[in-house]
Amino acid sequence: MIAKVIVDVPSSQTDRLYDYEIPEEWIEIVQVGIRVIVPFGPRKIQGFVVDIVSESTFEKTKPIIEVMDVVPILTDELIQLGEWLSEQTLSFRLSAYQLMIPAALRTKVKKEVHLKTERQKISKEILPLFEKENKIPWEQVSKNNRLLKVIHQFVKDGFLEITYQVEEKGKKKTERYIKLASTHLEIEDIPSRAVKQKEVLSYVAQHKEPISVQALLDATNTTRHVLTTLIKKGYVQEIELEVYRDPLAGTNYERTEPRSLTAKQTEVITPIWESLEGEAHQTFLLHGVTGSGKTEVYLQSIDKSLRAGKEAIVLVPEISLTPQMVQRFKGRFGSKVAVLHSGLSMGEKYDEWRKILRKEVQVVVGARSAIFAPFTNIGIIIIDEEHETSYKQEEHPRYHARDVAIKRGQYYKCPVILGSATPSLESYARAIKGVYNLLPLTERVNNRPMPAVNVIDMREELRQGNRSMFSQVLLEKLRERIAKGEQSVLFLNRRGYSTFVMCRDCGYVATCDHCDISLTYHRTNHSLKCHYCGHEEKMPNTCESCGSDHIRFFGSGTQKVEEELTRVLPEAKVIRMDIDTTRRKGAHEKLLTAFGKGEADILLGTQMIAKGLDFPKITLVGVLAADSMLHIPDFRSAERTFQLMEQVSGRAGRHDLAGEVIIQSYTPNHYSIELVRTHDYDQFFKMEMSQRKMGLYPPYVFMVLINISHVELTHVINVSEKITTFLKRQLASDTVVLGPVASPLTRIKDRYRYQCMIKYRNESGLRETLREIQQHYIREMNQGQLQVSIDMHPYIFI
DNA sequence: AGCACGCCGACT
DNA sequence: GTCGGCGTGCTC
Repeated sequence: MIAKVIVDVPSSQTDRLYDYEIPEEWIEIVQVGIRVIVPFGPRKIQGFVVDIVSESTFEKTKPIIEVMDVVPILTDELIQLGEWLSEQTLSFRLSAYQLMIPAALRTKVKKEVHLKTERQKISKEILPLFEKENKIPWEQVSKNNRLLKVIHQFVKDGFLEITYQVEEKGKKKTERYIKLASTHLEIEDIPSRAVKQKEVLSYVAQHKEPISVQALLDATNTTRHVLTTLIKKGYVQEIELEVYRDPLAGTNYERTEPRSLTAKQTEVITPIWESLEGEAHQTFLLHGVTGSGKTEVYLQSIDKSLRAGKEAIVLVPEISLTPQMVQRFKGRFGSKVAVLHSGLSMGEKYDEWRKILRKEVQVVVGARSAIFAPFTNIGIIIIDEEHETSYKQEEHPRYHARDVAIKRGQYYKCPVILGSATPSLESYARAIKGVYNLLPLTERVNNRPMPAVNVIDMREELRQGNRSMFSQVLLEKLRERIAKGEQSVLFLNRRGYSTFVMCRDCGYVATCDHCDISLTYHRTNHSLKCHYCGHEEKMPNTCESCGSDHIRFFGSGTQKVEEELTRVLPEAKVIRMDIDTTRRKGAHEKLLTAFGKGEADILLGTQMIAKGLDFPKITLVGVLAADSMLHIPDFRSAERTFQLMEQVSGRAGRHDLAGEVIIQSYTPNHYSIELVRTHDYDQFFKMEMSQRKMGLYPPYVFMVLINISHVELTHVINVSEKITTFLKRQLASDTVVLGPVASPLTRIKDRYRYQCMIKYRNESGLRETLREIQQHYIREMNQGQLQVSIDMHPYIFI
């Protein structure tokens, strides 16, 4: 029998199936979906078995060396899905499969040199290497060419051997447990004076299951000594048992019961349940305003799925995967829930994933990659905040979780729910066209009003002589809240202290040496940072260009706002949340908990506070610079502005106290800002669609972005031009090929970046054409200088 | 990605 | 002559 294997070598030349002989004794063991170790040239490497056939068309197949899994780690469905995914995203099949397994299972191959003979036969030159052991790691000799030569000679002579050890990165965690020994000794045999021994033994005897050492010692209030004696005497034995790392250890979840649904909720849940029960796949777009009770619809739909003996996947954006969010699912479904997100350690992720594989849980709540959860009987897939761009992976394979969800939904004939208060234009357009089933949920539960939104014209403020970043109204409202003991949230989509640093005399702006971007001043360590490559330098005292000391800061980031706040509102206690204050593990939660406990009056932050925050005392939300996103050269900037403003507004007045929103803007009449006032999504959709139609942007067309980068500017331009010309020749006449143009960020990390863009409606041969481009530049890309990356349906254009 | 093979310039 | 530089092509 022959196993078709995808080998663990990420390159386009090896992105195909390799045939390996299944040794007679493993015919029963080798199955589709397991990992194996196979010989590959002179090396041995890992591979995924994706098919088993009776014979190979290849002449000399080598046998499989080792089997890595007893149970398949990829289901047939996932293997198919990976093939589809690699075709869709133009990436390697291997990369697709690696997405589906936890990092802990990714193997590292350790290369070693082994001594195979008596030391006397080895030359003096390399003898010292084997002083301690008969093997040394390859890294110890790989840098030394002289040594390599000698080693190669000895390998030829058979005195040394080069071996490849395949190791998994993650380990299963084990703990020591105590159970009764199989040799039945009677408790009466213990001398009566050994009171503690008797006590411990009877405790063990009372419990059927093995008990962890620590638990036993705690329960019997004794020390390790007594236990050791019992083990020595042969009454009990110590065993190692595999345990799960519990990322949520110590947290207790309050059980919640299904709430009775409102009439509106019932109306939207009915078709979902019908799809579930009828096993008829459908994609639903649940358009529910903030506070309309979308989550309860999710929960009861999941419950329905579980009752039908099926599983559920729930995706939420990474940043909103807060304990608050997890709590809602754990509260309802308890231990049936696994949680997957980037905050977990590699081991924790591995454990959560194994619970899914072993069917110990039926619900998974996680960020983007949780869409690949290895369930085999999915009853429902939910994507919350479906408009979030974080569902698109921005590195290869550049997939969108929404597409994967629908693909899996079709396979399992189950409903897929896309939920959002501000759906992406693409999804809403599809819903209107009838491709998705639109489920509007336009009223808030208990008829709570949407927060009142007040847009402040900052030009007017300026005219009245207010040059600060807080409008009169905002300041007044902030003071009011502090006086009343209520809380406020201030939002600014920019971290650091200032956006750029300029010399007043000559106009010189400090820029990064490696990127074409101005540096941001960070007050905390008095330095200038590049937000793209991480480069950091000391803040100069004089202008680098003219030597003047009139260096000034322009624009403001969260750090500056924080400083300003303490100046104008000295009585306010402020918590700042941005990447800089939340980088440390757990910092995010700590700051939120502090705010929740009322330890601060104002929460000041970037993007990350726009979602999921739900504190009863927040009654004021202020957006300091609503335009900051609007003027980014990206066709989605208006959409993002509207979504963000709506999202942020949703933080206010979620409970008994009414909420209020202040939006400061220099372009208050732009529809993306003005329509937030009335929370009018439909109107926004209409306006934005007409813009998209005029500019020929999605959802009217599909896009492909090709990024080309190289250290040499002339070469980038050259390659980009060739690619564009090729595309124009190959593609349909109604397809638009734009470029090549310099990327908005022309240089990052010393590499020049150009791009070509494709806008198309129908293009059957597109993927083949793009594959040809990839194929054509393989050589040059392998050599390391050139990068050509293709992004289907891009979200980031810089 | 590695690794071997093979073809040219520079040195014992 | 040979050592070692890197370009080229293969891995079931």
